[in-house]
Amino acid sequence: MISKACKYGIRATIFVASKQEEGIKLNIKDIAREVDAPEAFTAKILQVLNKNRIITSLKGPYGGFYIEDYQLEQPVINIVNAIDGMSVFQECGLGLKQCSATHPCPMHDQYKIARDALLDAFQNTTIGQLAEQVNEGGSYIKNLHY
Amino acid sequence: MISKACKYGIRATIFVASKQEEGIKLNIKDIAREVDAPEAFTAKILQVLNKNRIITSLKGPYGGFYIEDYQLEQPVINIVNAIDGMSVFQECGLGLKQCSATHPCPMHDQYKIARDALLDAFQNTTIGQLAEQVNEGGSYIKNLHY
DNA sequence: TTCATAAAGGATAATTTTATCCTTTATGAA
DNA sequence: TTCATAAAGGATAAAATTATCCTTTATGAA
Repeated sequence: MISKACKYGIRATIFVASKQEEGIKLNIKDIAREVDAPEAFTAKILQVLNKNRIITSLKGPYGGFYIEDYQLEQPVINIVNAIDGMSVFQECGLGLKQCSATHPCPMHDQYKIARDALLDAFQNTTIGQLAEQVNEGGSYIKNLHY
Repeated sequence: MISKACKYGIRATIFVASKQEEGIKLNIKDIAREVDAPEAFTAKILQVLNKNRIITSLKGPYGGFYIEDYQLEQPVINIVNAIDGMSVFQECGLGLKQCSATHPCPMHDQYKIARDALLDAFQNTTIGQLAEQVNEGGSYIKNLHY
């Protein structure tokens, strides 16, 4: 449903956001390490995030990734949309190409409840809110060990 | 989240269940056609479903797939479990290997709501109920065209 | 017992997703 | 202007998922 790339992307974005107040720029290596994601793959994802203005990047020495004030206000769904697109929030639970109230699959109503709950979660949560939670120490974006 | 194999499997099971009253056995070809799934791939999935006693098969002429009374009472989650396993209902929305109330990701609570809604949908719906809906003509397991 | 039939099973191929590596480009301090 | 640095971009590789094909096995009617 949500791809690994997208989950890495959300974790990376939250990490970058969580460091905004420090006014520093973060490089790929540090980001990948702090969110337990493969470095080269994370680099590709950060590229997409920058192109979609989820985060901002600067090349060269003293460069790196950072997040701007307006970007903190973006809902997490913008990250999902940038990486996976919006199909997760529309697709049929049983894989039908068309599935709606007029041509529903037999699980349509029940599946829609779950799908809409997911939509709500991603739509009504901002990147800044998640970063704040992490900074307050109540939640994590990195695995314990492995 | 839910694999294509699993969605094909659910549609196929519902189709077989919807024909139970006719007392006929269905072959792979017909099942695949009626649920718009690739035939050879569907054959593999039906194998798994038979092994997990979701449906029943009989080899040879006059053989095919059918569903028994007790199997109609099984919740759809049994199909998901047979094909994809239960991880969908446990996994972290941001991909952390461990994510729980004690070591939560910053989206834990909101994601859990959606995930539990999905669990509820699959757990509290039986194969027989879905087949009935299809038989009543109110819902579909086949695409319109393509 | 033979034979046609239909699922089971094994081997493999195609596609998609995940992941890596290396070269190029931009940046800014010295 | 030079040079070290860090992201961007291109080309592949590895892994997982989806999909196909062919042989084997079981079944039951004739």
